[in-house]
Formats: sequence, C-alpha cells, structure tokens
Amino acid sequence: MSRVTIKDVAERSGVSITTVSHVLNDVPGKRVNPQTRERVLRVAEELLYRPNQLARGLRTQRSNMIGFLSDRVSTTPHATKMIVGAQDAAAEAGSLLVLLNSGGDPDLEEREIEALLERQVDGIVYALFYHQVATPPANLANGPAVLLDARSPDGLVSSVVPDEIGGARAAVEALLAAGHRQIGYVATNEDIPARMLRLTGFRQALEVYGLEFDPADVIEVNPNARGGYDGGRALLTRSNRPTGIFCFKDLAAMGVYQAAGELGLSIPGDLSVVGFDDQELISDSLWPGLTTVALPHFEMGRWAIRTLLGQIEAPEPVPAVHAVLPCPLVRRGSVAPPSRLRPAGTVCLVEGGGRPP
Amino acid sequence: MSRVTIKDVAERSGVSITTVSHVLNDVPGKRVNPQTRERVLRVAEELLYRPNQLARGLRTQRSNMIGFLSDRVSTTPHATKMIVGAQDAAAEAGSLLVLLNSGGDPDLEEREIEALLERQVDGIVYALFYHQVATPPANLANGPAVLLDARSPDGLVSSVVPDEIGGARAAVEALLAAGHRQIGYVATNEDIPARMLRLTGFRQALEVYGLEFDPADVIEVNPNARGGYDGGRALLTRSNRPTGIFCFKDLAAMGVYQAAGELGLSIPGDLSVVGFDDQELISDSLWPGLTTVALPHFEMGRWAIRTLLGQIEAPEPVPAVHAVLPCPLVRRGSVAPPSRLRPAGTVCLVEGGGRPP
DNA sequence: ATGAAAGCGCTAACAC
DNA sequence: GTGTTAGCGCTTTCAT
Repeated sequence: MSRVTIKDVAERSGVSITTVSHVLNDVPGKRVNPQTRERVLRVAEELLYRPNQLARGLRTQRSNMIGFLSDRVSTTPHATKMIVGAQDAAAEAGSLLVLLNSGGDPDLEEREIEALLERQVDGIVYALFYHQVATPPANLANGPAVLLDARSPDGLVSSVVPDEIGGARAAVEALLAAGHRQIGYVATNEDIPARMLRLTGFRQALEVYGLEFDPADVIEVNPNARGGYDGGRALLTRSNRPTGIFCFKDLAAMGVYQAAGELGLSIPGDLSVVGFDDQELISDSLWPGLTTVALPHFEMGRWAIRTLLGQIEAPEPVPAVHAVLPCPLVRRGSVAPPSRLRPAGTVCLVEGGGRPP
Repeated sequence: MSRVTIKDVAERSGVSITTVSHVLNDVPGKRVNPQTRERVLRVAEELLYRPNQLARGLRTQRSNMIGFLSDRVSTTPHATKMIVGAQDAAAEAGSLLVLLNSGGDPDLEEREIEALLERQVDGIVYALFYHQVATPPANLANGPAVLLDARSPDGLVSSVVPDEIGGARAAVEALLAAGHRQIGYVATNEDIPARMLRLTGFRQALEVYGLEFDPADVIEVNPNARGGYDGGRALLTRSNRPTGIFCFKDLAAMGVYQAAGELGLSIPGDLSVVGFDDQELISDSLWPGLTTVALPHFEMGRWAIRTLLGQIEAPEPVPAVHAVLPCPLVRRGSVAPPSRLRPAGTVCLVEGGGRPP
C-alpha cells in the first residue's frame, strides 16, 4: 500500500528521521530550522509519505481508534444517527471508529470487546438500540467506556440517554397550547423505561395546565402500526372522544392516522396528533406531516465520544457522569386548534387551567 | 488497558517469546512439545494475555482491518444492512471494519481515504447509498478496493449492485400471476439507473405474458409518499383503472394505499399493490402488509468484503469483477386475484397471453 | 524442540 | 538545531 517510510523522507531530505518526525509532528519545544523544515515538508509531499499509524500507535500507546459496539445497529434506522454523531466527534479528535455489533448475543459481545481491546482501541462506546437499563459485559471495564442510550444498574460507567419525560411533556404541551383539553395517549405495553417516563411527561404536561389525569385516557397497545390503529380506534369511538392524541411512537401515530381516516376524521381539522421518535421515513411521509419528538441520537453519539475522550485523556480515573439529553419537538402539520365547528362527542370549552408559565 | 505482553507469558512459563509465539499462532511446520504447549496456553490464560494486534500488524504488514467508507450511511435506513453484511463477512475472516462517511463531500472523502490508508487498512469498501454510477476518489486505487451499490464508469474496480431488472420483473409477475392484466406503474422521476432498469423489468414481465406495453400505464412522480399518492390517484381515477399497481418504491406504495383508501378501494380486494425496497418500517406497517421486492443489502455487503479479501490475499493483482445480486420478492398481503364482483371501469377478462414458461 | 536476534515504522530521551 | 539510540510488542529467519 504505502511503501514509503519516514526513513525514505529522511534520506531524500538529507536529515535524520528524528528531524523528520519533529517537523511532521510539530513537536512543541523542538525548534527546527525553517529551511530544513520546508525541505522535509516538500519531500514528504513529493514522496506521498503517509505515516504508519500502526507503528505510531505502538510507540505512543495510543491507537486513535475507538470501538463502537452495539447490540443491533441494524434494527432501528435512526440509530445510525448515533454512529454519525459519534463519528463526527471522533473525527474532530483525529480518531476513527471501529464498528462491531453483537446482535445482542452476550458471548459474542465479550469476544468482540476482546477483539477491540487487542486492536488497542483507546476506549469503547457500548450502544444499545433503545433506551434501557443494561449491565454491560464484564470485560468492557478493562478500559475507558461509555454507555450510549443505556444506563448501567450500578451507575459505575458513564452513560447518556434521552430526556423521555421532557420530550413527552413537550409533545403534550404542544397539544395543550393549541387549545386541546381532551387528550388521549396511545402508549406502549412493553416493559421498558420509556413507558413510565413518557407517561410521566404526559401527566406533567396536564398538571402544568391544571388538568386532571384520567387513566382511561391512556391506552396501552403493541408498539407497532397495528397497535396504534387499535388504540386510535378505541379512543376515537368513545363518547367523549379526544381532540388530540399523543402517541408513544411514530409507528403508532401511523395507525392512528388510519383509524382517523376510516372514521372520517381529518387531521388536523378534527384531530391533532403528536408522535415520538421522529422516524423521518414515517413522520415526514404521513399526510399531513407528523408533529413529533426527536430522539437526540446524533447528540448522544457525540456526547458519548466526547466523554470517552475525556476519560482517555485524563491523567487519572474520572468519576462516571450520566447525561440526559433533551428531545426537541419537531413541528409538522398534524397539530391545530380543536375545531368548534364540528364538535366532538363532548364540547371542548377552554375551561379551567390557565396558560402555563 | 492490557499491560501483559508476550514477554510476560514467556517468563512465567519459562520459555522464550519465540516459543510462545509458536504455540499461540499454531505456526505450521513448527512442532512444539505438547507439555510446553500446554503450559504456555495455561499461563496465557491465567495472565489474561491479549496479543497486541498493532504490533502484530506492524510486523506482518497486515492490519486485519478494512475501511468501510460510505457517502451517507445515515440517510437510508436499510443501508445499515450493507454494514451488517460486511461485518458478518469480515468477522468470518478475523477482520474488523473501520467506518467512515463523507456525507458526499469529495474533499473529505479523499482525506478519509488517506486516514484509512495511514491506519494500514488492508482494503477499502466504498459504499454509495443508492445504486449509481460513480467515479471513486482517485486515491482509493492506492490499495485493494470494491464499490458497493455502485459501478465505476470505467469498470476498473470491482463492484456489486442489485438486479433491478429482475426485481421489477418479479414484482410485476407476481401481479400477473395473480391474474391482473391491467397494471399501472408508479415510477420515479429521478435520473438514476434504477429508473430505466425497473422500467425494463416492468416491460419484460408484460412481455413474458404476451401483453402490450402502454406508456400511459407508467406515471412518473416524485420519489416520496406524496408522489405515490398523486400517481396512485391519477391511475385509479382513469376510466380503465388498473387492478394492480407496481410502485417504484415502498414510500410510493404508502401513498397509493392512501389514494386507494380515499377512493373507497380496498387492498387487496379491489386493488393489488407491489412495492420495491422492502423498507420494513413501511412495508411491514402498512395494512395489509406490502408485497415488495427486497434489495439485497446484506448480501451485497458480504459480497463486497469477500471479494475485497480475495483481492487482498491474492499473490498478484486480480481483474475486477462485477456482480449483480438478485432482489427477492417478499410476499405479504397486498396482492390477490382481481375481483370480478366489483369490476373496475374496464372489465378485466383474462384474455390473450397464456401462462409464462 | 527451542531460542537469539533482527526488524516492522515510529517517537522520545538524551546527547552533541 | 540535529542526530543517536533505545525501545513499543510482535513475527520470523536462522542457529542450536
């Protein structure tokens, strides 16, 4: 591949390899004659010299490579944004990402960490494909590590997760701010952190507006389009049908759109909908576009790498830190004020609960 | 990270590092006493010895790392399958993938290739995010390379692309086999290879069944859900409305579903639909599930790595090869025989054209 | 069957 | 300012 070494550059420019190393690395405190410097630089250019980072890493004990291990990048499309964010931050620091995914197999996971460690990666990001509490593989702790979209039970390793509560609250507040007072929630029936957290956000939003929480407004379904359809249908065929629906995920919102269509309800005319995830393939393709909450995958990816690099560069062990990154609301066309002209089963007077702070 | 070296293992087992290297690598032709061997292995285990692959690579001139450069992994969700496929094949050969993406910026691309080369990757896969003809960056040719989901104009570098024609033909034949004879095609208006290739597949399928191709059956739209809606609506409101529609992509099919819904046509009762891409988020979420054609991303990823490894391991340069991988039909619920009970504008007698071979 | 020694390409003391 | 030298941890002749 690259047959030209520092030695070649040294010979051709009539200096020692040390000097070449000095100019090429701009070694601080090592002053070198501008003329020599110029010459070396020119020769390196001419020869298309490409420093061997393997040799460099061997010598400096720093590979400038970071392992990115995930349980299943493949499954969720927007998870790739975590990788892109990680790459972004890594590139800034001159590091490359070595990608590996285990498909969730713990044995494989351990072997993969071993492979990464053998390659002398400077640290490892362990990414999960949805926000969860997970005990990382034991050998992960053999070096700097950060958990991405997950939190370890003991909190011993740094981690970053999305602010599910804040995101859900923002979603529901968008509905409330538009004037909706009868709001349904098509939630998931999975046993994952987001289930409780997003429900908390839902309740907090109601509270801000001084509204009472009614468990009957929450309907838990399978986390897919079919579940959304079922949930939407259940909510929309009630006597006191909601004028706004918050969905646990965009996929569920897709089902709600269909249910609304079948019932002759137009969005956002008769019904406002807010999703969660911002799966652009869906949120941007539905008609009207789905107002939803974006998971900060890119930022989490960046945060993980930056934090990892901090650990790597710190002279001595730093305590673990845990970040909760904001989930921004993405406004599209699915929210509008509730219609007075075509009243729902229950007339929605804007009553009680004033404006929030 | 790993402070124990081959030297430590040697000392602890009372042999030279040479012997340790021999047993650990199972060097062929080098016979070593079973007892010594056993001891070395045990000690290595005890010490948690982890060979330094940087040092190894420096010595052997083989890093067992492969660069995976893509223009934008992020954009298309299923492109991650290419990465997973690549990883799969790389893992088999004991190689790791170093991931990089350029966002399509040619300058950055060149610098990234340089970074990969400095890391002494054994070869580079250059992946594009949709099937296209692309001139790879000049410095890519500094080592073994393979194009993924792209073809170079000069054909000098090996490449792999999906069989668009065959996929489209299979899609349309599914419609034909179900008995449809009036088939519309909601195509893309982008200027990309797939446009012509899928149209060719469409025509070939008709030909197999002895049907005449009518350009009016093809309507080109923007490659998104809205375009699909427009195209579907245009097709379905014609006097001789088709009973089956082939869509350039699943996103377009999503729009067709909506158009059909609005017109009171049920799928697959009144209308059969076939998509292309198998974007599972969509194809699996629509109701009924969308019968569609899958792009062989996983297999293409595998193929790219296997071919690259072939190049790397070959004692002398091998000629470039170009692969076209099959796109399998994925059957879900959107195709059924045309209904006689609820005739379309034109009655669809199964006339002319017999069964295909 | 085992070991000594050279060297992969580089950086970093330490001279001069 | 510039050069000498000693490794980083490993594989690989070549001896023994």
